[in-house]
Amino acid sequence: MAVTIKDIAKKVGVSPSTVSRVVNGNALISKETRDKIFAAMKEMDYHPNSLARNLANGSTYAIGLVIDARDDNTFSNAFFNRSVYAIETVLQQHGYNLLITNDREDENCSPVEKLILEKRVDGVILPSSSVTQKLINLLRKNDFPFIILGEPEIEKDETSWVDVDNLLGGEMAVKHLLGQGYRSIAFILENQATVFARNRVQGYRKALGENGCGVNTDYIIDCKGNCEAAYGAVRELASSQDKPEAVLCANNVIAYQVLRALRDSLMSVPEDMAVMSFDNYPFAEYMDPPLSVVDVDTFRLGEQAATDLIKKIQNADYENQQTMIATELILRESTKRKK
Amino acid sequence: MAVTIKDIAKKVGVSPSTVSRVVNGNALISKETRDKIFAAMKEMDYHPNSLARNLANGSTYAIGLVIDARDDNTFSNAFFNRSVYAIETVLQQHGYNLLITNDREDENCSPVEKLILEKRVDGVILPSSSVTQKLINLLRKNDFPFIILGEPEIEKDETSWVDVDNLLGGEMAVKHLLGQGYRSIAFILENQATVFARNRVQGYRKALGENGCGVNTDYIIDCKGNCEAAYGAVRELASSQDKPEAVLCANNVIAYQVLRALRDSLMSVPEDMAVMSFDNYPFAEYMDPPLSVVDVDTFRLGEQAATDLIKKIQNADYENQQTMIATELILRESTKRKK
DNA sequence: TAGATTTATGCAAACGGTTGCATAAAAAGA
DNA sequence: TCTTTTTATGCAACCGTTTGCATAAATCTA
Repeated sequence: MAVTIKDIAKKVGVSPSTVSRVVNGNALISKETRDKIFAAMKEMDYHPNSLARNLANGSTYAIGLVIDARDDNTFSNAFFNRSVYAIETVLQQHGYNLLITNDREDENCSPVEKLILEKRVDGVILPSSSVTQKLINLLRKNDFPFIILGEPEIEKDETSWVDVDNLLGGEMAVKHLLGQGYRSIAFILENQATVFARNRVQGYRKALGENGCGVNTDYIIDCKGNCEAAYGAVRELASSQDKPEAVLCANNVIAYQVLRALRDSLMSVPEDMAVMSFDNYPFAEYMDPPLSVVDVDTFRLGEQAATDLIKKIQNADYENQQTMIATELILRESTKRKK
Repeated sequence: MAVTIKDIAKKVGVSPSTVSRVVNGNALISKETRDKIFAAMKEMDYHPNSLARNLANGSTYAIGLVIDARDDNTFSNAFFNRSVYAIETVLQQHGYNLLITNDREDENCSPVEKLILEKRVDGVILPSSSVTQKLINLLRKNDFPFIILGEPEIEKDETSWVDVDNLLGGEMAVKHLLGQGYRSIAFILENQATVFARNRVQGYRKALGENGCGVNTDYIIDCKGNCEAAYGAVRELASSQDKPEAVLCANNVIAYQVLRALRDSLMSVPEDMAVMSFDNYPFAEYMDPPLSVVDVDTFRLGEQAATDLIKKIQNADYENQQTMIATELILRESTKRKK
């Protein structure tokens, strides 16, 4: 068996409590004993058992990050990864561990519920897609600290969450395009049913409105989940007499389809039509032409979530807070100024 | 405070041990008491406290997955993500939790060492890039079960690891190209210093050798970590009189650069030169032309690692085992049969 | 120098479970 | 009917720490 606090105590000739106090940096222990205990700990290679410690402290020093397994995308989403990395970094700085769990449907008790009920973690970070009323109620009932990643569909004012400022993103993109001289702008999105898509559209409309441009609803194209449909939509758009001067894409797959459609329509970018996209994925700069994109500091997203959660854990009456991470533009060839 | 085993015991009028036995499915309890206890548990919404349980059992029911933070790629690597997902899935099936930690350098005690020494987890899965002799020694000294993800540089015969069969991958790719009628094949790789690159080259050489083709060492091009260098290399290759008929790329960035270089050299793919790549990334099928790739079932990779680790945990003298996950070919336009 | 403080340490009860051993009651065997 | 066996349960120690309270020793105060 591993060496315990009692072994150290015996070796030095003090009580376990004294050793415990030294381990925890209690000031009341004389320098002399402290030194002896430290020496013994080093010699016997003592390391406190986290389970015992946590049981006594009533804390796990772990937090759970929930991944929505139904969303095949999430885990393979480079975007999300930076956030996870940030979360782990912050937690580690505060002495917490990161526990990852998939949110699978389960008859009686889902893995997430288990985490909470069996007190395996001190708090959870959950994606807005797994926020259900049932889960929220459970969390509240157990006084369980939690932070939502992404603006939730429900309880948005009564929960803490962190999201990308998608409205701002849509707005910035459109303003940039207008500033470059493009007067009519289409927006091709993945699925209008999501909160973030709606927010982006709102930003798009806002920017157009502020510049006195009307919104042509024909220019808002919803792929309804099938991003490859963007190809057909753009081919059609390209052959109409009333084509937009620029197109904004909700993600990289759409952007790729748009570029392909324009090439096949013998239109050049940005001369015949400018293209801009959300999601700064690694390939954006390799595209032909390199794509201007709305970027998001996803590290900050995770960092903010983790920091907020730790504050909540350490201070029970920390107030709910909603944070938007500002978007940034990365400008490349695909939106060069219109001549 | 939460309801404990004692509360249930009191309510039903039995001892805590009886409740414990019911919770753990001990057969010796009469159906009558069992039913009463279950009823009470439901009524009082009892859930065993994992910390207490684990302390008593001397087990954490968690395993640690180490991520190499120095490798900026890993976390954003879609490839790796599927493995993580697989690992989590297997662990969950066995009642284990997944704890993720970054392997940061640290003066005295790295996060990974801490995990082990403080017994926060029952075993670890580590990337070959964080396998050091020091860590191996620590693991051995503590009888700590571990599995390595990727063939390690050291101790490869005395440890358990799971890796992609890169030799086979190189071999399959070359055999496919030869079968399609391409007689001379270049191989552009990221960095020959890595084990997996060396294995791929070995497979490449093997396939050429078996087909009686000599290996032209000028055709093995090492980008030395800078994948964008592939562009220049291919432009040069394209203008030489002795150009290969096909080129195999070690990853998607190289493949992208190669396609770009060929396009800029006014060569068409596959007519003038076939292109094939490792790494089936989502964009491979959208490339122009769609890329043939060597694919790997990364889910299986993680699954195997997790399964092996659990076996090791549950059976201390489970023997070391090295598993190679077979590669598969996904054939698209870029390697169409040469006319 | 006696009493009040301060400093340093130990005792023992928690934290919430598990489990070997003892034992009472019930069932089976002779 | 009296053992023997089986079945069902309780007792108490244990897992490795933490911590409130008690207390002895050392230092200070008047």
